[in-house]
Amino acid sequence: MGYFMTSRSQNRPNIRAVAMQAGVSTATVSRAINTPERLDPETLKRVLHVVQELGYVPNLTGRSLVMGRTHAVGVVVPNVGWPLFASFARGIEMELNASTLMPIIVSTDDLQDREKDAARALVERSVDGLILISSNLAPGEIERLAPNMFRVHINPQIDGHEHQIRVDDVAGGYLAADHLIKSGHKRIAHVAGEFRSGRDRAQGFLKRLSEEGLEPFVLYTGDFTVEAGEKSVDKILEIGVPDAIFAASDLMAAGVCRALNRAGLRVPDAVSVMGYDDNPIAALLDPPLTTIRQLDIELGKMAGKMFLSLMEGEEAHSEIIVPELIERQTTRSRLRR
Amino acid sequence: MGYFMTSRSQNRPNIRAVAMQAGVSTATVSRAINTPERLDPETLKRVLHVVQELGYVPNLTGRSLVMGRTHAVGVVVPNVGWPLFASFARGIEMELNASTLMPIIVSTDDLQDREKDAARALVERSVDGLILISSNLAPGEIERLAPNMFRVHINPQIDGHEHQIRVDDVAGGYLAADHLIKSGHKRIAHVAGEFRSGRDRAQGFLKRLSEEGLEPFVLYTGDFTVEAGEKSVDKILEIGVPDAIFAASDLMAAGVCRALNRAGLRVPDAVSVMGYDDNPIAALLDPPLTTIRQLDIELGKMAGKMFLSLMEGEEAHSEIIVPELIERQTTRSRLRR
DNA sequence: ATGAAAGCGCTAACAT
DNA sequence: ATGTTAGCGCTTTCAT
Repeated sequence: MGYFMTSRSQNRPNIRAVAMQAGVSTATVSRAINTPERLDPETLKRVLHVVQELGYVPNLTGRSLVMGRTHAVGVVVPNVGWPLFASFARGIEMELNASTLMPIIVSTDDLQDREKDAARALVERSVDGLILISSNLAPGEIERLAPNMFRVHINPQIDGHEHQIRVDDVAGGYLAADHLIKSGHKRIAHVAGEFRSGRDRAQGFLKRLSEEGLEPFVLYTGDFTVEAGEKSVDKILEIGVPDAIFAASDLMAAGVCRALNRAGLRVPDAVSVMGYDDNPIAALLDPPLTTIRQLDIELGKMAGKMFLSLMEGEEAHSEIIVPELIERQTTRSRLRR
Repeated sequence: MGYFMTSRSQNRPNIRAVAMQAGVSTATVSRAINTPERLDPETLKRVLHVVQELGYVPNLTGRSLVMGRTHAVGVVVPNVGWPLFASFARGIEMELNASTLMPIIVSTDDLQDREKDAARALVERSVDGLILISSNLAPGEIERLAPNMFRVHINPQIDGHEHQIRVDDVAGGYLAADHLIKSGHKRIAHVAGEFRSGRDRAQGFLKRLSEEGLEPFVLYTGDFTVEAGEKSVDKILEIGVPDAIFAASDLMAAGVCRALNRAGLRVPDAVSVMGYDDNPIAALLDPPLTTIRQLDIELGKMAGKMFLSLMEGEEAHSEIIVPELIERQTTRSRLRR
């Protein structure tokens, strides 16, 4: 690493400069900033005038050191670049905006080592706490890395964390199957996804089917991508043409639709299709995709809210988010009138 | 705001705890961390052992105070939740990962006041510098808010900033028109966008047309949304059916495609369509959208790189990014063989 | 090679 | 109502 200039930002006026200029002690300046009501109006006015004049901006680093708080909270996500996590981060930011807390977002690429590095870097910065989504770290591990820190976990891959928010993927899968069944579909294929979320969605799907005494038409497992959705259609059509296909992600559903179109099967006339996520693309597909909404921004807001309540001394608790159905135009009732 | 617990994170071992336990001075511990080569191997080993034992993690707040650097850089974007800015932020993060710098991302909702607040909050945190994209602040304003700070500006709405990166929207519009003209389209409509970027794209588009002696079929201005794209088609079809429609955003292009389909006009057989951005949805539309790519991640990386070089003392300079054509399946040659 | 001491910018007893 | 002073965790001269 090269040589870093550091001289430029050095000349910011500090509390002492203000104090001297105003002819008061630094304590008085501090009070003018933090507890103005405890100051003589005259002095206050004089101090604030100097603050203005010098363009004094308090240095939070100094304050943090004595207060033992940075008013920063680390947000650990797999990748801020991805829409889901971007929205999630934005939700946290919105919620925290009302407080004095500022989120610091770090991406891990879903790598355990990078996650450890991230946690460590945030601890070094003495953040007041951590919000982690889709973490791969075991509770003991994270406690070792960030001891005694306020933490909120969203959908950790490894169980046993307190202060959890879980998105109920089982309920989401169940909801999708329920919608298809209620609108008269019988032969329903599922393009499942990986990881816990994929498995949970499949589980909920199967549960609803079994309540009806139905078997899945086909179960195919993909990796959440468009290509996986396209490939799944090949497999499915080898068996026959189902009434409906439920894919565990909107991307896979997009692939499913595209492949069905190519095979000359119109959506939803020939086959109904459902996705999962309510990815921004869902509404833009033609026809717009019926899907299960994961309210990412809301999830972020909820996480922010839970973090705030933790700092205020609230007991550990968990919450569960139940996804909702967004009915658009890729599903269509098969009930005869 | 309620009462915040603060006792939890207080008991982190500090440099003095390590020093005492190892029977050395704090200076030695500091050296063990920062300049291990200047220590007696025996002492070093002993100190590091205690560091391990106690789980000592240096407190960057203290270090920042004495060093006058936080190794943090503020990133000011309109909204981290939007794909473009999320990718941009991710690009910065990737570039900065190799250094000791950590980005702190703040959203402003494109509001001047929020932007001032953001700048101020980041200055309070004593960030080493600022990266701003689509800023609405005048150079003097931002200099007043963040005096003597390293700054990189990307596409500011107000000109006159140093260390700029500009995305050449004129070239992008030119490129789109060029592609359509070279593939034999004559009657070309443009659905323009707002702001400087929208105007620039339109300008480039018109420039290429005029080189050919062509007039635009229609010029309609929308607000970058899907709905604007749909509405534009109504207006365009009032005049007639063009050979091609070039929309200033992929979202508008998606709306254009949808409306054309509804009107019974197949894309690209009846009408070619082009978008702009290479939004993730572009590849997923059916048919996949031909568009102009704004390499958002690359833009972020470039911004990070420029910031790093600034800190290393490099002179102020500007860069321009020229977008590239991504040819997919919504355009089709009208040249007879 | 290591330690003692000063100081980065700030706040909070404590004193007046 | 305001000032004095100590100290938050760390690095860095200056001694030794």
